[in-house]
Amino acid sequence: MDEVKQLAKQATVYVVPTKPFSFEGTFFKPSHFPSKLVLYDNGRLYQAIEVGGHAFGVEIFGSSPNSQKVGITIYAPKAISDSIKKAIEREVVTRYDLAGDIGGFIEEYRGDSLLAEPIQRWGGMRPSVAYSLYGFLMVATVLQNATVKRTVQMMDALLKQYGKKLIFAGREVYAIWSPEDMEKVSETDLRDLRIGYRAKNIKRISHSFVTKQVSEELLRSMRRKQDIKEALLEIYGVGPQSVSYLLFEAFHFYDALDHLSPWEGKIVSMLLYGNKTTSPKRILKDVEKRWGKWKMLAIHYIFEDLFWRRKEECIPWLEEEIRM
DNA sequence: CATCAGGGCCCTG
DNA sequence: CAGGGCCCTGAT
Repeated sequence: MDEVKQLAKQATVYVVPTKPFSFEGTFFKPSHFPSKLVLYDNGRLYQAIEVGGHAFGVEIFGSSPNSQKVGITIYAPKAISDSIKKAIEREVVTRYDLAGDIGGFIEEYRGDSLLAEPIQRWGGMRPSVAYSLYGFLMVATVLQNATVKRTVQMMDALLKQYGKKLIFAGREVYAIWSPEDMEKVSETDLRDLRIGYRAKNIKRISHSFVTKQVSEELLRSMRRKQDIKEALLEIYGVGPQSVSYLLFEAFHFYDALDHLSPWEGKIVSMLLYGNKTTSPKRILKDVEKRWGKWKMLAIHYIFEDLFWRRKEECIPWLEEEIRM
């Protein structure tokens, strides 16, 4: 519990993302739930990445204000091999969609009344997720049926007990436990962390990873959105809400929007129609017509821009929908 | 103090 | 396919 590891700098690699690209838009998501798994500080992102059963510290930065290169500094207890470096680089490229092709979207909608400003500020932003599939599902599990505050509390309790604290570059972030670690933990012990019925889901999801019934590798190799969706829905404790986040953020389907949760529905409704009451069904139809194959990316640009603005100015109707 | 719904999902009818 | 129940907490 509260296993701590001090890591030292071992290597820096660089990748060149496809254009157009926005570093901050891609690596910092104001709308994402805050956790000790990721730290964005002074234009740099700190997180753990697990490769070959080991957790490495990773620091990601834009190499210079105008260069489009992304630097990845890797921290570890001892020197690392080229294959580890490659694997971590690949993981960053995949999780942050650095090889994605969104040029068509920017071209087509830079004049769109709702997208012009977000594109001006964030043009080149990618849908991205800091976590592995397993990590994402753990987060999604504590997000269920809870307010953000309680979610943070549950995640902190879990990380304190089962996570690995990594110290590198003068910062601290946690690496999530592995599915195998969770196999050794009893449901009762988990429940003692006050996470309620979610204990069962965590156990079952972990087990399906250990038995290879679920494999991130395999899912990533699938081409069709529908196939991935069906495979994800088979996982116990994973429903339409988590899957729709995953299809967009982790699997980068820019049109992955056929489901709107009530709280998101209200926010999108307000942005599109100036009221909170338009039905999700109507919204989905209009969004399809307006942005077609880019519809979820469009919503993401508008959404992140809104959350970013929230830091600058007070948006009362939004505060009502975000219960911290 | 009691009641209730929450940034879902499963299960039942 | 609609709706109750789930753990626990903070808001009322």
